Amino acid sequence: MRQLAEAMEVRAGALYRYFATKQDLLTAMAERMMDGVADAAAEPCGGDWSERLTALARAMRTALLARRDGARVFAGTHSTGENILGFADTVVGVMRAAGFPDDDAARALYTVANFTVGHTLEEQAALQRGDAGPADPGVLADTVAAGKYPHLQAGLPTLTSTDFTRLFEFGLDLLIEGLRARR
Amino acid sequence: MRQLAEAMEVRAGALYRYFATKQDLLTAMAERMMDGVADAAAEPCGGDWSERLTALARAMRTALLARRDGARVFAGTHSTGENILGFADTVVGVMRAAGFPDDDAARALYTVANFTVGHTLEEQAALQRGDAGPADPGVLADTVAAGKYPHLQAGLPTLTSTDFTRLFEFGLDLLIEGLRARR
DNA sequence: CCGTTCACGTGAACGTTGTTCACAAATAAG
DNA sequence: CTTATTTGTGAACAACGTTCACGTGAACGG
Repeated sequence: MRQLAEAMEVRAGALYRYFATKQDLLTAMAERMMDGVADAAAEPCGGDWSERLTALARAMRTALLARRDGARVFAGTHSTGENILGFADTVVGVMRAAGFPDDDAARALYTVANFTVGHTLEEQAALQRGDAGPADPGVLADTVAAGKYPHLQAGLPTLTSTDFTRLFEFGLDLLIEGLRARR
Repeated sequence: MRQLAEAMEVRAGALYRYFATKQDLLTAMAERMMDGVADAAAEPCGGDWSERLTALARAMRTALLARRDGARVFAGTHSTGENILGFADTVVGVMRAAGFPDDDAARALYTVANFTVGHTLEEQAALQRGDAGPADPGVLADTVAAGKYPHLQAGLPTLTSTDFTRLFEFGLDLLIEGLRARR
């Protein structure tokens, strides 16, 4: 709060004229971060529901990545602002238009959102940590090379990869294909 | 730290003889939480890879749910202890044994783990908040009933449901089916 | 049996955090 | 011009993670 206040050339107490608590401020920030994310489904991106849902998830990840600790801020809030509700409505709308029943459409929203937040949380934690990849290559490589964990050794190149986008796309594709299997 | 110290009938400073920092303590707690989780794949739970992976994910969620803020603690750590590595190795092992290529096996681990953490994070946040369900029914219902967000209105019963287990199983099933589609 | 060593815990302090509140200054209204 | 109303100040509060000089008690070698 004091840091933000200083950047605004104001004292910390002044912020409490606009936000009752730090949580409220963070919630408002989360709302702002989601500005325009729902539009990702309106673009000329093909009428297919899977492409639209993919575009929405990508837009959400991009929005979270655009700010430092974006995912952590978002995960800690419970906003009912118009950006978040608009995004949610758009996602559920895409699924309903594709013929999914209402309850599956709702659950798909939560699943995609939870996965996206979970992934980006880990991604930003690793970036801030200065890791080369999702898992710290140094420590991990040594431990794994000792002989235990043979399967981790086999997957080591991928486990220590820096390509978070590829990892995200992999998980997202799994969800999409899983949804496709439900008709 | 002071609260924990009090519960141990000790002063806060004493804890720093055992953990250099609060983060280290939390990391050790995360390690402990994962104790025995990898065993979920060894039980007589059918030789099928999908059942084993399902059992592992469920065990992880259960372990996180067993402690207050378990998911938040876990998400904030970057442990290389034997429980976490053992769990990771087991998951990758199950996938490799099922015939998945090494890189897909590794990515499947991250995807399932990220989804599980993301979901449980939201679940515990809602529980602590005293919500009836994933979304606060009171505020949401009013906003939605106003006419905007027609799709949210359609999915409202599910969106405000308390059945987190069902929601988790839904997402997990999506991932499993997505993986099955990859052979 | 004594003196040294060492592991362990204390208590007080430091700097930082979110938050509150009586008060002053600036702005708008009547 | 006077009265409200809005906005920001500055000092304080309790709580937090963390540090450190110092006491204490047990273990151990001669």
